[in-house]
Amino acid sequence: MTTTQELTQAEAAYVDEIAEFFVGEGLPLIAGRVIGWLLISDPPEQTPAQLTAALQVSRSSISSAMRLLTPSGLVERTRRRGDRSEYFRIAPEGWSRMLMRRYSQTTAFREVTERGLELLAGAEPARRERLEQVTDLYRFLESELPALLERWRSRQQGGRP
Amino acid sequence: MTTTQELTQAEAAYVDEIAEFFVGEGLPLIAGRVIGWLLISDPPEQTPAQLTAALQVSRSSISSAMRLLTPSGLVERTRRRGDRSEYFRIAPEGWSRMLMRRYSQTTAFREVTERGLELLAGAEPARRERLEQVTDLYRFLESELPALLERWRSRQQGGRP
DNA sequence: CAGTCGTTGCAGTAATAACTGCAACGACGG
DNA sequence: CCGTCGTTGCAGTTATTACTGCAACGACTG
Repeated sequence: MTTTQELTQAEAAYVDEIAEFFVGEGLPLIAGRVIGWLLISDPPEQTPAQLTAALQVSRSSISSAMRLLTPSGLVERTRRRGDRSEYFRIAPEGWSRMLMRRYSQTTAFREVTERGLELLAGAEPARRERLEQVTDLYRFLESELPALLERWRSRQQGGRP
Repeated sequence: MTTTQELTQAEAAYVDEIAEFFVGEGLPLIAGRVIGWLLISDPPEQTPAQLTAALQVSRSSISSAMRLLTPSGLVERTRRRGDRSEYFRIAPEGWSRMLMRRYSQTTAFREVTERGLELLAGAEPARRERLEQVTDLYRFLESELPALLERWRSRQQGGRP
């Protein structure tokens, strides 16, 4: 049986604080709350049923939220052996995975600006200058950001062979 | 007099391509189009009137878009001496300024996760672990990202005392 | 096979947001 | 002082989206 978990006032407030942040990032409210709760929930792994109980929302909403959150790599599904139910949790590598993904649109944008330079192929240099500058910047980021995250990841597991 | 500027089909398509990208980032469509057009417009500086003509939108929308775009530092207002009208353009330092601003929410988020650790002050280490990990990551980024951008900026103007 | 659990799709509602068009305002140049 | 230009606020329209509740489905357990 699943013990229906009640959030304390402080916990609920904190979950909303986290949610508010991700809403600002473009996520729907419930998805933000899921992240918030998964960050502080007492068992770090939570079944969909537990999430609906804790956050007081419909099962559909939880399901939609997970469909939204898992592709980014922040939240992942786990199963326990001998347990049919599914668990969700914040992936240990979730944050860096999420950032990796976000940084990958750096590449997407650079491709767009390069296409702009093709469009202005015949134009005077002065007109092309803006696109050239931003292309340069994004190329720079594209080469540096993955290395940055890699540096962090190796520092995290540092010393472990 | 303001020459009413017609965008070629290719230009309009490219403006929309850029706009689509920024819509994905959460910007309204028109603001995205303004960025797109300011990236390739023949005079890089454009008056509000020129923008309404080029993008075929109401003056209100242009005004709102500028109110939205200028605080981030991407777009800036310029004036020419002896010319009462106002010009907008992509700021030369606009992109790095915009990224600076975006990175600053790294700090905001770290503060939220730290507040979470206060909330879980009495909890077992296993429960605090998630928040500790993400706090560590964001502290790392917080220290590295500004340096990264600074490196680019100095590389841009390299050699100039 | 019966029961449970999670997913998915759909209809309906409510809230939000973008955009337009209009009107009023202030600043400035001729 | 008149005309132009940009800004701002507001009403109204339209489109989008989040969320709920329900129903159907498949997978798996006991």
